[in-house]
Amino acid sequence: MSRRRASIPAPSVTRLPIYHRVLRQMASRRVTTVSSLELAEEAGVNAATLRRDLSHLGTYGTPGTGYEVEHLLDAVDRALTLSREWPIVIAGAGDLGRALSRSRGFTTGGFRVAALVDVDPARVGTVVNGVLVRHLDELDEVVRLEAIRLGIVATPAASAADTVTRLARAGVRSILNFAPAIVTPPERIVVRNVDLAAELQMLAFYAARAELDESPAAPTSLPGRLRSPG
Amino acid sequence: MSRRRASIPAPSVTRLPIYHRVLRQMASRRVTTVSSLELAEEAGVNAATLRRDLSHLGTYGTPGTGYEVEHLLDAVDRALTLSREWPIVIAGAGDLGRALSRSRGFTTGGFRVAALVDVDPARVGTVVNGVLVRHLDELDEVVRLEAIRLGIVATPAASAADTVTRLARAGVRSILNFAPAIVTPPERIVVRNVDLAAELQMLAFYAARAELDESPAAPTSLPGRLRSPG
DNA sequence: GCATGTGAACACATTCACAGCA
DNA sequence: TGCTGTGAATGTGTTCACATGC
Repeated sequence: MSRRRASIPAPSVTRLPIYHRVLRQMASRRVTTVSSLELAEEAGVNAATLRRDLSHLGTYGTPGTGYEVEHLLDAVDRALTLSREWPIVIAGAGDLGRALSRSRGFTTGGFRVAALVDVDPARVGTVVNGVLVRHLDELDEVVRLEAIRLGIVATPAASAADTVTRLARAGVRSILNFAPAIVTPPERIVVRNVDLAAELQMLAFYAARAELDESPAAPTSLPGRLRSPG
Repeated sequence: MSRRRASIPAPSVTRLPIYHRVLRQMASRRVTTVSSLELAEEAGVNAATLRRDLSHLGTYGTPGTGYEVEHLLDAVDRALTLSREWPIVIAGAGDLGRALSRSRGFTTGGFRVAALVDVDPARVGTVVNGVLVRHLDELDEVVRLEAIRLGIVATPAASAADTVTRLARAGVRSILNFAPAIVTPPERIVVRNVDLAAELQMLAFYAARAELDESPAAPTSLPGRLRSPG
């Protein structure tokens, strides 16, 4: 059994979590088998795209029948490495950081808020959802101790770049950045930006277009998963 | 002066907010002129891509010189229709909904939280950041009264689909969905999903890859603006 | 017969490279 | 000379369509 070499295309990776969710729901509904057509419909993607995506994980389908839900769910789970524990550090214990800490989004997979850091003395020492807020200076120690590889930046924009640098230096490999700042990540660090202002601006663009323009042209799919009917 | 017909490609639209931000910073630094190379560097994109993106807005550059910052900023502002008022409704006044209400992300452009709705009697009637939380049943009225076209879904996953339908029916055209659910939007409605669980799963994928695989292959850019060094 | 997995065609976005203009 | 704007080339993801195998 050899490690899969061919890297999975990025757009495909962004869809895997969707399939994972749909499959989980199907499994909980005791659905045993599903065709690429059904699965694609539920996930809101083209059936060929779905089959191509799954083919990157290996061969899990049965011609003439479809996919075994449990089996496929396992495969996606393994591809995303969700079976292992994923401790996370959240930098920034403001409104957003605290809201994220309490979020349900972590329950799926082995995600767990293992650490919260901030620089504000008023926040350091407080406890959010059972996690002690530490000072940013303790970052290295905490990350090493807990073997943290995933980080979330929920700081003000001005601190974002520095925070990303510190996280990377501490050993964090992938970062979800909620701060409205353009961050140029260090070598080999993957940063994904979730930018409320940018999202709203895009939505405004399309809303404005919908208003003054009754023509279609609304794109079916957009980078980052914008959805609109075909 | 005719309305621009050619629709701007979706990937280009996702980058406009980035340019907008960089240009704003430059303007505040009293920079008057900028070349595509400098601007592209700051925004983290290829210079040719930047020029192509800007060419969709019209002709704003001067060969041999570059772009006038203020002038270009205006152009991007106009393209994104940020000069007008954009009242927003947030559905769901839980931790996340309240955190978003207080967020700084709205300050850019004419975004303003005009309404907050929820179904929980314990939340309805409370005031968040100066905005009264109303019951979901009042949605139609509020949206019509305030001429709201933008909505944010911050409800539990189970309610997301229904909430999107209601928002659309009330007159909202573009929706930012924070609920971890796959939403198939109604005709002509644009939905953009911000899915914490999905984002973490993707990040886990790349973090795992970085660990067991010292080879490069980390993608330079990913849909939805994942960033990693070239 | 029926659905997978995939070669091949297609559709785009990105990037190069340069003509043209300040 | 320097930089824009854009044809053309490239690279990549999506989709079609079907050979293959259950």
